[in-house]
Amino acid sequence: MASTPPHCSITATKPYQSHQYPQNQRLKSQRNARQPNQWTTQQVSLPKPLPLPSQPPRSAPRPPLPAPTSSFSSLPSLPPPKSDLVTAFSGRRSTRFVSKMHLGRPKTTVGSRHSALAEEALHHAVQYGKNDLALDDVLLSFETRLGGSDDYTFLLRELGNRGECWKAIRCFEFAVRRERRRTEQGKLASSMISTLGRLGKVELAKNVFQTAVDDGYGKTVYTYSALISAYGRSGYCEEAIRVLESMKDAGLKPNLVTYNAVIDACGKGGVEFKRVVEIFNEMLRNGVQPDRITYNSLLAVCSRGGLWEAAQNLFSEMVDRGIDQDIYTYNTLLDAICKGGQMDLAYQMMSEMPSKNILPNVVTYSTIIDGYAKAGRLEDALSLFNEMKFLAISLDRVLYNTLLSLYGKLGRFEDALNVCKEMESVGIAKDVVSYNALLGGYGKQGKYDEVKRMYNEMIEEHVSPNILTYSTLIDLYSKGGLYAEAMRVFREFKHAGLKADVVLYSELINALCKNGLVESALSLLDEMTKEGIRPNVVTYNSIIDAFGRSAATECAVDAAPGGIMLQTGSSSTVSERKVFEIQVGDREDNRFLKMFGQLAAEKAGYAIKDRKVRQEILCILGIFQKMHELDIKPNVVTFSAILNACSRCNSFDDASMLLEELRLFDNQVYGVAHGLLMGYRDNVWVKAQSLFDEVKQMDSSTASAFYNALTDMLWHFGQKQGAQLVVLEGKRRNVWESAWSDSCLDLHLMSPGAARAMVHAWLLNIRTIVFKGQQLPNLLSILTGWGKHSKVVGDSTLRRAIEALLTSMGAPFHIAKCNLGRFISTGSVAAAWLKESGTLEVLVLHDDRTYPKGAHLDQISNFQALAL
DNA sequence: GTAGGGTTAG
Repeated sequence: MASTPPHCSITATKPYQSHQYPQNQRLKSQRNARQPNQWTTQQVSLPKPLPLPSQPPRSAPRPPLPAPTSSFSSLPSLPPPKSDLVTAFSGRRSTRFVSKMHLGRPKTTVGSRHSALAEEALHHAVQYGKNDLALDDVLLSFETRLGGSDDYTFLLRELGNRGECWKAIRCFEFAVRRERRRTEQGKLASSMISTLGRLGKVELAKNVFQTAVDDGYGKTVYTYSALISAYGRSGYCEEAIRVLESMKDAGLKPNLVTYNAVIDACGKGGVEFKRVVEIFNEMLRNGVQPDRITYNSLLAVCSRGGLWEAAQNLFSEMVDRGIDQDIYTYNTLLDAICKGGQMDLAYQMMSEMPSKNILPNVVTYSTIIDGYAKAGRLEDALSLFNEMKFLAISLDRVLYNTLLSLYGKLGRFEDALNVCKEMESVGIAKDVVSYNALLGGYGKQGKYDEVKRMYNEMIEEHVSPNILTYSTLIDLYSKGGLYAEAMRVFREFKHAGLKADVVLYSELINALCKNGLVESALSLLDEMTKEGIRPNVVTYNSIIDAFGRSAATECAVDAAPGGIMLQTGSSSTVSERKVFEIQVGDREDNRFLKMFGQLAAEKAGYAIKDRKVRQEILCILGIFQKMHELDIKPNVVTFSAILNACSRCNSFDDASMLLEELRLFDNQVYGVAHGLLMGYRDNVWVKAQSLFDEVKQMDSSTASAFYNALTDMLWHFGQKQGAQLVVLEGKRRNVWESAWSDSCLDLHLMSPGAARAMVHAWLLNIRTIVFKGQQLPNLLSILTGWGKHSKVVGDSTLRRAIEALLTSMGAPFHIAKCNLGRFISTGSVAAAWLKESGTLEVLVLHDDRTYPKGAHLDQISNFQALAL
């Protein structure tokens, strides 16, 4: 193909970055665990002086643009100026790749050319082949009567489908021995490899392949393709790609099936879309025309990353190329769109399917229902489920599990139990996914007795817990503060011989961080990297969030070699470390258990609270630098975590310096935050608007977390007018989905800073009503809720903050008798207060930092324009 | 050689 092929359009409109550590790499690094790698060597533990001035300039604010002589001037290259907030957050949330194996879908032998005798031999092999010898007897007794390799292929495939792996291998070896023709031996080898691949026995598959190559019958496109597929199913995408290369080295030409298998492997293994497109381009260069399955597999790559726009491009490219779509195409495309958070678009696409003569099936519905559930649109999810029932589409295991998860999220346990009953009645036993969903649901509602009951039932039913079960349990117990339970689960997890992964580590790290044990969290981070598990953005976000929360004594960050260290005032950490390094064997158990033991013992876990609190948010700079080195892209949660850390810090200079330094990484995001903090609103408001536009594309909880963090930070540092502008902007964009009417202000989704700024704006608005001579409603209410959105159930920080604010203003609101989270006033009393001469002065907010054009009247007209 | 479900950060 000399001319530019149409495939050029396959470019992700947004770069997808995967921070995951595919299993093959993980295994590889396990294998090389003794060799120092970039990870472990960078995790230095020698304290070095702070690279930042310990006494930041306290006088004049810095100019808007950072000086080139910053501590990061040695950065090899700066990240692109465009922020990646949306990219990083619109995609799939899961960062766990390989726990879900793509195994067990049996290859049908319908249409196989086997003889009737092969079926008989199969039954004998299943029934009588109890051991090697007995199986050999069966095979020998059929040897003369069985046809060629077709019969043996059938036999070993079917044995594989029945999970009789060793019998399949024995049968294969038997067949190869009696077969003289190389091509036939090759056929046997490729079906054996494919069968083992389906069973997830990838090492065995590789052995079969190697033997076949060594013995001279394995060098075929089919065996190579089968091996690629086997690697793919188990998530070993790098290996799959390597096999493709070695195949070319061996002088074989990959065909359509080979390329499709490689692309499929890439999708399952989480290879970046861009890289898969390169393979696709290579395929085209080699004159191999893609087919429907190629595109379906490419769509699956997009779906994994939530690249819904790229998926749409692929879809139209299929149409352009005259390649028909099928139900797989639609379901995979829909999955990509759902994972990209575009639920309305997904629903619309699904509605268009019948006109293309492709009817939505149970997979389509479970995809969209789950998409709605993940987007928090639980009612939409349920109504789609009803639609599906109405259409008499029968439910399967996955849909039942989707429902269980949905009802669990809603706390509708009766419905969940009914689903369980229905599953039982139709003969679908609960599997590990069902139990995990139930455990998670009960756990989120704090029903720990039910959690225990479910777990016991699971064990009694011989459903083995997997890493997700343990993850779920550890997380829910940690969140509930039941650290002793979390420890017990962790012990069981170790006992089960499972290897911790990035999610499990991140949960543990988060639990430590939430309790201020940032040192322990960092040492776990160190631990996991030594284990060859790559932290991801979630891990780092937890750690960033810990700063300012903790009471660690002293923190030193070494940005140059990339290490993050905390130097503690006490020597205990140092000696602790030494002890652990000696006990290499059970080091990790001890660590986890010790840390969690600390939490369990102290319950609330403020282990080191009386130590001198120092401003440690500058450590974040080091973390950020580290993330940059590791190519882990910060996202909007990182941003929110940093701002929240700033809000916990009492030094304006430290906060402004941090934000200013961070502008070197992302000038848009941190430029806005820094500018607003400094009061340079005129300079940054346009940039802020485009940032807000980006945030608007995210789901509501992400967006509100962003606005909450930003306003909190501004409020905390006295930039109250700025905070109010941001909050009104958020209100204008419906970020909080809360009520703002003349009679009621609902603050329950807001942070204390945002809520306070909002109260001012709302009261000013009510005041204009009064001054226009209009009647106020009889009753005015301000709702703060019960801290439902707070991580701490029943936390009433917001209520207390609002109470204090109203009191300080002298506002005539009081707590409603029946609802502690509601402040009320009659309209007439409020109106009288608003008319008082001093009230306006109390309501109008001022910035602590100078704002060149600041004026009360400006502000009033501003907020009126925004609020009304 | 192709699709959907379970977990972590705010």
